[in-house]
Amino acid sequence: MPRKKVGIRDVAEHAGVSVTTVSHVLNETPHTRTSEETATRVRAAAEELGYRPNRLARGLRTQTSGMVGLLTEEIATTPYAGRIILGAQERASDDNLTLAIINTQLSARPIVDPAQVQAFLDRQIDGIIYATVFHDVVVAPPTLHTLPAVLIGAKDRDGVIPSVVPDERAGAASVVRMLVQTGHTRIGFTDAAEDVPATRGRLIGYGEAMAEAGLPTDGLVVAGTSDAAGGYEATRALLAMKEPPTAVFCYDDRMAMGAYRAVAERGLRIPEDLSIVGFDDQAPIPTSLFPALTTVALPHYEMGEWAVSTLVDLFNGDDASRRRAAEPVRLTCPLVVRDSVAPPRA
Amino acid sequence: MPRKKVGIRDVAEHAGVSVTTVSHVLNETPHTRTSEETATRVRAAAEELGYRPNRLARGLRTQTSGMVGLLTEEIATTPYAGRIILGAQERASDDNLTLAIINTQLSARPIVDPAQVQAFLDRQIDGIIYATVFHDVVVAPPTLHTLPAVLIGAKDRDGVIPSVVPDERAGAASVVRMLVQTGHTRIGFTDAAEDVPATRGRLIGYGEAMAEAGLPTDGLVVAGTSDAAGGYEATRALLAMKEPPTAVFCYDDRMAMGAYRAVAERGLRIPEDLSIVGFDDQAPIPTSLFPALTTVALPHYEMGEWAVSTLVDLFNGDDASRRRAAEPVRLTCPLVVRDSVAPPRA
DNA sequence: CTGAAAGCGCTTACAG
DNA sequence: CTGAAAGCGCTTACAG
Repeated sequence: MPRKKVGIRDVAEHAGVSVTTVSHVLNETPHTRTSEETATRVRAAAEELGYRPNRLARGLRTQTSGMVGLLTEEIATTPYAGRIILGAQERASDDNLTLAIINTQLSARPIVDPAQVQAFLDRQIDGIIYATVFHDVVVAPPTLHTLPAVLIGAKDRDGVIPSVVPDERAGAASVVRMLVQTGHTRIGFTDAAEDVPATRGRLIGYGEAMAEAGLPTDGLVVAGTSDAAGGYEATRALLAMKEPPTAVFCYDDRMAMGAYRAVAERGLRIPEDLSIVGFDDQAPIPTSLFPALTTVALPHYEMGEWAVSTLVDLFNGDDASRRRAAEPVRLTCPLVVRDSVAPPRA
Repeated sequence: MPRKKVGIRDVAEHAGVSVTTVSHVLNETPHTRTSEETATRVRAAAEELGYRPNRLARGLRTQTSGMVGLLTEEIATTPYAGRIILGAQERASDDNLTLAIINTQLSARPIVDPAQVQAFLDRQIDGIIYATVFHDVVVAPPTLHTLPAVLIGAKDRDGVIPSVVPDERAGAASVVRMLVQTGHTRIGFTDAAEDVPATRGRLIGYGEAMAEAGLPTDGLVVAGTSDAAGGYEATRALLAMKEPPTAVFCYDDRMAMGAYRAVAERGLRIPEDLSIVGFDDQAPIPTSLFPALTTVALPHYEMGEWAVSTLVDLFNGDDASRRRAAEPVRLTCPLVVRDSVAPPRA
């Protein structure tokens, strides 16, 4: 039983002032002086009546809805979307913004349902986040040029929409470097046979760290599908070498899952006989494996946060990020150390 | 560069009619007759100008925002939230509703940040979905009694808010029945040592199907933590029996992951030597295991859909669901058949 | 320091 | 069949 809604007029009457004054004191309008006495009375009245300004009305008047829309590819199939949403939502509520969500079809060439986007625009959304996780470059739907927008996971072909991506290369390099520092000199890489930014970045990072350490990579890179079966096959191939690696960097955690099986079948132990590391920190794999998998996390939460922060900058007319939009911002992929790495056997 | 917004007045001028008429024809207001000629002219004008009604303005006038809010526990930690959101969002857009999201803290006694809920209310949200995945009964925050609301994953203590939960019991019974039909007579259950609705439901379902078939369960139920380690230990215990089971039903897919390891260590093969089934269909486990795991899926997408549908009924004054709110609606958990089940050895 | 009034973009009795 | 006008609940020049 919702009792009668109390509006600004009720507060004004109760405090014996005009609605103008109520608005000024409650919003702390700059350049407006109100006697402390009046202000106190107004605040007390608002409090007593449980007054809450109607955001719709305010939005209509100020031409700003306080909503940001998140357009995300197949949130259901990617386990990551949740963390992006979480990061975006928490950052949004810091600024009193509300996050609205629309799902889009996942496809090679991302398709955005125009009707869905229109629904956002009809609601006078202040800014839009377009999150895609599989592409290099995306040509943004034209509507995105119509209002403040940012991209997650892909860079804008036209270099005008700010974007953020995980720093796959640096993440891969860091985990391989860690393996090197642990004493490994023969480090295999189970690559994924797909041509996406993640595969290229991780392969380059691996090569970079190996080169840095003056270590050979010949014959140590074997490709497979990016799932457990692919990791299993690739790891078997690696273990079958005349001089097998003492550590294997798997393109992703699913491949690492297959690697564990290959190792077990061979009667070897992790990490005593072979160290394994993955990438993605994809729950629940790393902690469900035994021993728990050392891996590299994707900064999904942080990308969600970044997206809203950048939108807020844009709202405030801070165009710095837009000027840098030609190159995506790369966020660190932190190393998550667990139990699957040890020094090689002496 | 957004060109000047076109409003209803622009359409009216362009068509040479009043805004009243424009509103009537575009909304197809009932009981309002407009000459087909005028209507055509109006539609043409709207089309030509690319007119889109401002939902904020309409909302202010009609006292209905067309938004539904989803309050969800730790979307990041539960891999399921994504599918709930997806189901809710797709169902919402069928009715031209927009889904807004707020995350809440996960805790034994669910805490909803009142400020966050207030943000929803300030936006004049039409209805609210409160999704929780770990509780039996929840005492809904008082604000939920203030507007149309539904619960996902828990029933309302006061029996006034409609709710939906997975039919854990029936799901468990169905997978065990399938094992029985495949010829198994000794079927173990690795139970989870937690007291939540899911553990009780699955255990009961197991018992029910076994009783139905006149099969013994004594000694066949062993509890562990609800993760891979727990499944590993429990399965080892089961395999160590004098007369071990020929099939094991694991409380969840993570436990099944541990079960696979225990089986492999013993030099046994799945499904030839032992059949294994899980529960949850938690990506990416079932398809990353070899052989792929037969399991039972949780109807997250469907619960999200149900939530919005029920809200829409409530908006329309259809109180049927509210009258039934004393008992939660139970949605089917479908069997997902993959490769981990075979008849027992002769 | 305070308030009357216009206006954001719609919908909806009401009148003609 | 069509339109003038009020009003949803706010904010914001502007005046005093």
